Amino acid sequence: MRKPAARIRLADAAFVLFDERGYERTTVDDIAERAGVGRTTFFRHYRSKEAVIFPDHDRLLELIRDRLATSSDSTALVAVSDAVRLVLLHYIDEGDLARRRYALTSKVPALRDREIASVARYQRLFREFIADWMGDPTEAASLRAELMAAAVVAAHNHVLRRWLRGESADPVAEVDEAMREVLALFPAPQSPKGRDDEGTTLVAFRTSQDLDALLPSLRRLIEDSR
Amino acid sequence: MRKPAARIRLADAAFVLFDERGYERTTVDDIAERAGVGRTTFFRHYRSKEAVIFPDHDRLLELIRDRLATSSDSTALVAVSDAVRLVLLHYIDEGDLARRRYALTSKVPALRDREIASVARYQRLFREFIADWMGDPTEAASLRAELMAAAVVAAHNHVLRRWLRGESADPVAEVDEAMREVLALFPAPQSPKGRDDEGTTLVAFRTSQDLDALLPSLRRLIEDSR
DNA sequence: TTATAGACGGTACTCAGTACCGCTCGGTGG
DNA sequence: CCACCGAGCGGTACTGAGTACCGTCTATAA
Repeated sequence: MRKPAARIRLADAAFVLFDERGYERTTVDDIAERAGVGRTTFFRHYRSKEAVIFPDHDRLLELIRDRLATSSDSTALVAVSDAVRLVLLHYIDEGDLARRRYALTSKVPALRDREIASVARYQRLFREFIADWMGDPTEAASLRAELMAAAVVAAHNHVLRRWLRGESADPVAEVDEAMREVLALFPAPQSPKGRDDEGTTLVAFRTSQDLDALLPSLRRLIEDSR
Repeated sequence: MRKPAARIRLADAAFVLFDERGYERTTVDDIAERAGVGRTTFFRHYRSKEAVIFPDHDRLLELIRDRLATSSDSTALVAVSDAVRLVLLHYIDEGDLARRRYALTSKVPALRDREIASVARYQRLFREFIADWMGDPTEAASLRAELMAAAVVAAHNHVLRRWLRGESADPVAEVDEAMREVLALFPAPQSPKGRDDEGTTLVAFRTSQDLDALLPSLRRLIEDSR
């Protein structure tokens, strides 16, 4: 092991200084000096001042991509859930670091925007994957892929932020539950081939009536819509 | 009318130069010079180089906020749909300008990120409004508000981008249809008082099986979930 | 020992954004 | 007619992020 120490020292120095003086009032020179390296070295390790806070978004993107890539038609939704869980676990592994980053992104608009932009890249990945999986090139399917990806990412962020705020004891269970809820929102996987315009379509509703009391009108509806 | 000409001339100059040389290769000095004003004047009219592309996101935010504010409990979802339509109409009014902006944001990552950050602010507005409307402070409700807001915004963006790409002849009709689809995803407004945990709950699905073939499993599901 | 590649530090530059100052023009009241 | 005043503008100078380039040091291989 040669000396990847500089990279770590820079990140440490950055977080400490951001805590002490705030983000804007800390210059790259300050960080480099505190880490005991030159300014040039900072930019060798991190593309920008913001990047020192989000070191491995690219790696996370690859993680998602890889997990989604290894899935068949029938396991697509499982892959989505897995990928989401993977991302969550990544943050949990970071532990306190993730929480310090959250404290920063909550206060500094520039960092918040950067975080949001990163999330949008995850969402894009999911959207493309889901659209591809649905195979259906129609406008309706395209919209549904968009909605699904948005919901998946929103659910993840919701649980993640709860954990970051210390409001969740078992975030993995929560995200699994949230994903079930999200996927339940959307019509089932729909048989890949032989789309059935025949058959039976039900709409969702909730009623206090008994099922048997509903059956006649149900049959009438189905009959009418054929 | 005094002379708001400078502001417009600056925007025009910016778009022309961005088209000609690209965004990064155009400096604020270039824009100011072409508009025939000083560099200082540019920053008097626009907070940043990026802002010249997105002049009125703040106004749009106010537009949404206002529309949402003037709604009762029973018209909340209508207000959401209206607000979304308002935003879409704003872009449509811009016409060619919106399309030029789209061309830029498609090419320049920095501008794309900025756009995404703005959209996130809309989404936040919707999320807070929906959560407030639901009134329910439980975690499940909070998640549902998050999902709904994400879906609403995703639907809007989907239709907007279609129109920007020239793929939609009647974007207003499309966004109305998309909003109906989004709102249909989520359980009905739920009766304010006397929630019925009794009764019958159906989930939405589509199948090629006949209704009669499904009835046994349906009854079993209902029985199990009581 | 020499050669080479990689990591580093330093200098100098561009450009976005901020702070400040001083000018001019178009009223307005005396 | 004049003195005043505030708004809009241009210019200068500064900070700080990010880039380009160059010379140096060191470890490892030949």
